[in-house]
This record gives sequence, C-alpha cells and structure tokens, in this order.
Amino acid sequence: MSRRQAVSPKCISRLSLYGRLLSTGVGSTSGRVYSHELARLAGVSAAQVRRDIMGLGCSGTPNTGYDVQALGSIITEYIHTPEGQRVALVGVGNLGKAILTYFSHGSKTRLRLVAAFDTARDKTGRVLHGCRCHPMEEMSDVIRRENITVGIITVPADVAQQTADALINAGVTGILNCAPVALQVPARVYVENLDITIKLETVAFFARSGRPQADG
Amino acid sequence: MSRRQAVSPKCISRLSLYGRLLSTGVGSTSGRVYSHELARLAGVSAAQVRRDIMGLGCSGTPNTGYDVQALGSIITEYIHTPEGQRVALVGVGNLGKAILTYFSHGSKTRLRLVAAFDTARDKTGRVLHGCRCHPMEEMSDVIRRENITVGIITVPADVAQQTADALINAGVTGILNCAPVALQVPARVYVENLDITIKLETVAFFARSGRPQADG
DNA sequence: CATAGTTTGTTATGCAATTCACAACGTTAC
DNA sequence: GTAACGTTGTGAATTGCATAACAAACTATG
Repeated sequence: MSRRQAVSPKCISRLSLYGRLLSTGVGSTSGRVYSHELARLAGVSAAQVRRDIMGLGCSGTPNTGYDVQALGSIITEYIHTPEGQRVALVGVGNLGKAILTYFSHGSKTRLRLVAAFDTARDKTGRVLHGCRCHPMEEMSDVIRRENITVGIITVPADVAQQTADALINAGVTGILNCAPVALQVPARVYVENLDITIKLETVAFFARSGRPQADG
Repeated sequence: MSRRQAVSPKCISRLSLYGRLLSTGVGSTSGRVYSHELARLAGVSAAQVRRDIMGLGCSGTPNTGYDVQALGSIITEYIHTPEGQRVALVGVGNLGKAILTYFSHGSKTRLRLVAAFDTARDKTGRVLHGCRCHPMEEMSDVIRRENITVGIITVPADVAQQTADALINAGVTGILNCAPVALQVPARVYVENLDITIKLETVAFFARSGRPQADG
C-alpha cells in the first residue's frame, strides 16, 4: 500500500500528534487548517509540519491549507493498519490500571488493548476496564490466538527482562517498556522506553538551568 | 554544581540512567566499570558513554575504567542540587497514584515528592503513600511554602493547561506533563511530555516496519 | 484578465549530536 | 625494565534533523 520509507520515530510521534489534533476540533468551522496553525498547537515550526506531511503524499492546496478530514485520514492510514493492531499489557498495578483506563475511555486510536496479564490471582479471570486479565502462564497462547503484535510492560523492574523475553517469544515485535531498566532485545524488535524517573530528573535539571524546550 | 555549558536533554537523561545503573550493582565485585559495560547496559555506544562522562570532568583511568562510587557521586552531584529539589503532583488518579508509589518505594533519587493536589474531597487532607494531598485552592500557598520547583501534571486533558498556568504562577519552572495536550508555556519554563498514546502508536508503527532502536 | 497576496512543496543551509579513529597512558607479564 | 595490550580522552568526520528560504500555485479582487 503506502510507501514505507525511512522515517524517524520522532516524525511518527509528531504525525500521531497532528492526527489527534485534527480529530479533536481543529479548524472545525472552516474544515481547513494551515500548517502554522497545526504547528502552534503541536509546539513545532510550520516548516516542520509541512515537511512531515510531505513524507506521506501531500494533499494541501496553496493559500487554503489542508482539508482537515482528508489530512486526518491520510495520517491515520499511514500510521495504522486498516484492521488496527492489537496490544497486550503485562502487569496490572497502578500504572497498568491507568493505561487500561486511558484506552477504555473513548479510545480514538485504532489500537486495541485486547488482553492483560498479571500474576495476582485476584486479578486474573476478571474483566478490568473492558479488558480481560489472564494469568501469566497463558501469555503465549493468548498472544498467538489474539494476533497481538505490541506489548506494554508495566511490571516491577526485576521481572521486566523476563517479561520482555516471554512477549518476544510469543511473537510480539514492538514493546513499550515502562519499567526502569534498559531491555536487551533482538534487533528486529522495536522498544520504546517510558522511564518516569529519568524524565523527572531531566525536568528537575532544566527547571533550574533554563534550557530549551524538548520532549519525547 | 555550576552549569559548565549547554548540555542537551538527551545527555542529561543518559547521565541519569548511568547513575541508576551505577547505584544498582554494576561492577560490584571489582568496584570498577568500563565504558563498554555501561554502554551495553544502557543501550548506547561506548564512545557515547565516554563523551557524556567527559562533559562533567572525567575521572577514569586507562585500562581499569571508572571507579563506580566516584563516578556515581559525580553524576549525582552534577544532576542534582545538594539539598535536592522538591516536587508536586497534581491529579491523584490512577496514573498519579502510580507515580506516588514509585517515589514512596525506596526512592534512590534526591528528588522529593512533597505535595499532591486534587479536587476530590475524599482524597484531600489524607496522606497517600507518604505524601499529603491538598485541595487545589491551596496550590499557590503550598508550593511557595514548600519551595517546590517541579510539577507533575496527571490531570485530565481538558484541565491540563489551566493546571500548568497555576503551577507556573506559583513559581514552578519545570513541568512533567502526562496529559495528552501540548502545553503553551513561557520560554523560561521547561516542559517534558509523557504522552502514552503517542508512544504506543510509535511502537505499533515500528513493530511492523522493523526500524531502529530509539527511546525518550 | 491581470495583479496582489498567501501558502504550499521542496531544496538548500546550518546545526547539533553521534560515531570514528587514534594518540596518550596505565597496567600487566615476563 | 621493557614490551605488549587494553582503555581512556578527544579532535575530526559523519550522520541526521530542523530551520530557513524560495519558486510554483492557488485564491481573491477589481
């Protein structure tokens, strides 16, 4: 389908953000939007926005900007598969529950959080926020059966690596790791880390030295 | 202590990670560690590690590597203030609670989460995970009195901007924003975004196109 | 129809950050 | 003591990313 070219993770993240902005009432009156409007809302430059959009077959017209609906569709089609990918979450602690809540609440994305896993017997077997919680032993079976390709790790640090190994063995090729450890994974698996302590220490550092804006 | 020169957020994040690795039993037998060992554990190149360390007054010796304790101390002193900075959290939902738990559990960092804020009356006045929860109206007073410089935003998206405004008015100069919106803040305030949906969509994308490692 | 004004698409420029490469140096073995 | 090896510190090269800049194109207007 669409041309898959070398795109950076940062670019995909921005496209994801543009997509959300477009679907939450930007330019709702005119049905159109300028690059500099999106830029302001996303906190980037207008040139950045145009360049990102260029990478996926443009659709704007000079002097009138982009059609909100059309651009939104193109971004969604580019980022997602038609069917949408299926996601599993491992570790139903506070953080895991928070993420489950995020995705049960009117989830605007095509991603589907279809399975959770935990060791605690009082959680397994139940349905939490519209998502069934399985015991760890069933991980391999469920992931294969449900055709899950993405895993979220929200377990304690000391079992994060073995959790990652289990997910990868079951066929997962992308991991969002919220545990404070650097996972060792084969090259074909993509990992993104969400380390709150690191983020917070970085914020604290620049809170006193007054440095430039940057996010992730 | 003093700010030597312009360091990037990414560099600080890596230093934070090195610091944690050093404090959690790396090279515990010899008391020393090589750059390539740290590199492997952190998921970066050895040259990267050496260069990062170079930026804060080196301390390694050829052929024996770095003294674990000494390097750990130098990194801590560089990233943190001697007293440690004080942090407030706004929004005690699932995500807020998860973060409170993180920091009550043996917190290895010098950062202190000393106040929480929420609108719900059943939470305010109580002490949650060793952290007192105040009503929103007291935010300005508490932040000034407790000398808080960093804020964590874990409120719903539609009130994130006004929460940020309130924090900044009270004197906060660094914000970790976990709400899915791009905050508009004055240039002197440093913001880092922790957007789970964006991260997850990025992971999902590269889970199928098999692209390179990268994190935030 | 022509002209003015704006915005897009894209190329070129500049900058920052990572990797490369190697000289200097400490350690160890003999 | 000295030679061989391995690691550090760092200048140079390279890569990647973001800003700047501009030609082409579209709309509006009279």
